[in-house]
Amino acid sequence: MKGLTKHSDTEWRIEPTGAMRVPVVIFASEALIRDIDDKVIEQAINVAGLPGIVGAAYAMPDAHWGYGFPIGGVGAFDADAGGIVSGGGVGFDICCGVRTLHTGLDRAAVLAVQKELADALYYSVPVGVGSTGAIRLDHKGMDAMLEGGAAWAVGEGYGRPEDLARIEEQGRMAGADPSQVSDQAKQRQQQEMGTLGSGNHYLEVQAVTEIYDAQIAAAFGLRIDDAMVSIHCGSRGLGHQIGTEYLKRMAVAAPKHGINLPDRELACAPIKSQLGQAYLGAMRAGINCALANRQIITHLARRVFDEFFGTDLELLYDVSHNTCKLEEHVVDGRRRQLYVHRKGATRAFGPGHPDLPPDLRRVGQPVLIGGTMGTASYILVGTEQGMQLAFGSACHGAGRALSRHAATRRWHGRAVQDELASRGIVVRSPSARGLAEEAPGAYKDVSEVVLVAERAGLARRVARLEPLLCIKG
DNA sequence: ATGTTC
Repeated sequence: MKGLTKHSDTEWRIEPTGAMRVPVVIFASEALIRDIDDKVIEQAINVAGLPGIVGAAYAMPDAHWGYGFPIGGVGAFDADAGGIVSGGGVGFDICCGVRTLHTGLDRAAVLAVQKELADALYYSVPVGVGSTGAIRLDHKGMDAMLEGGAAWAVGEGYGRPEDLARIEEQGRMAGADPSQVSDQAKQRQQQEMGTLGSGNHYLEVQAVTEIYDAQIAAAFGLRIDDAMVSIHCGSRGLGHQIGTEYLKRMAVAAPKHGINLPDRELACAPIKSQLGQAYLGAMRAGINCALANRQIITHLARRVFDEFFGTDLELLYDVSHNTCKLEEHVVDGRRRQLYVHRKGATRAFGPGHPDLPPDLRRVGQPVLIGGTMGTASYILVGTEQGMQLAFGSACHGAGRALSRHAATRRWHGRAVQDELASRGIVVRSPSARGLAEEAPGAYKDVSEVVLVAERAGLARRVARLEPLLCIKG
């Protein structure tokens, strides 16, 4: 592959040529790099040429082709060096992320009512394209939600204040500017709070099947056979509308900003421009929307678990993999304030980071990696080394190996569902096509992905979880 | 990902 040199068993590099300002660094094994789409490399090279980029353009082991930036991509930019912010570097589903909760139950308790529980969750959590929830937000309520995130949701009665400590940004992203979010984006979201959406989004009940690090698992409260709930979703129609509108505006304004785009999809604006600031304000509002959404879905799931078992769900952690955030990082021995884009890349802060909850600060951040309906999910922990390698970032999931279209040609949704049922995994979904698109075979091997992430030093494995039931968009 | 083709 062009210019790709092997740096170690898990790291591949392309040194800067042409318009590249920094190298490209890809974290992958021999097997993963062999199968990686050439477009991922092209896109990473394009990112490496953007103004103000610091360090390198990174691709995680689950990287695949995305809009402009690769999914599984990380890029950090310095505002004082002409750095940019890019809608394509965040992705359309702003603040898509994963939240995992303890049920206090074991696998056997869930299996005893597996189908009934799946049905109850399926009827309680709205799911699918265009699904709507019971909540209606008026103008004032919408702006309060966009400013307050999960903290707003708790104030509205969805969950408890102690949940907030276990959410990135303590449940509320500062600097959100609802006035930079269009009426159309707000309108699309009016009835979509507390809905899961479609695609790879899900609500799963999982069992812990393996512990890799006993000490950290204990700190995270994880034991073999524990039943956990994981919720994977984002900012629904609002985030998508923000992404669509700002990408268009950034592409139009690029010449004015003196930015020459090798690919229109890389549309971006200087951080220190009116448009860049407007996007950051809108994108942060999108982050709050996703945080509030996961908080409300948690409330809906809690009601079901209370009804079935008389038990509560306790939040382990909530972390996003589609954001751009201003963070302090040490680069060549110097502290710098950088705007870190993570698109399909999970924040993975190491031990001691001030942004971690006090009771986990000594241990490191839980890094929640969602697998497919038929494979494992993983909980990793952020490391000191990972802070240096890719600004405290890791993979976000298995990563697609086949396009959605290719997957629908190869699989039938109901057959996928039957096959999973025969393996003891109960799946509920409104969309047969969605199930075909999400067939486990359409993804890379998530176990290989997280093993490579660990060997590369990005994060360390703590526990493996396997699905018992899955509510799927 | 997405009122799955403004």
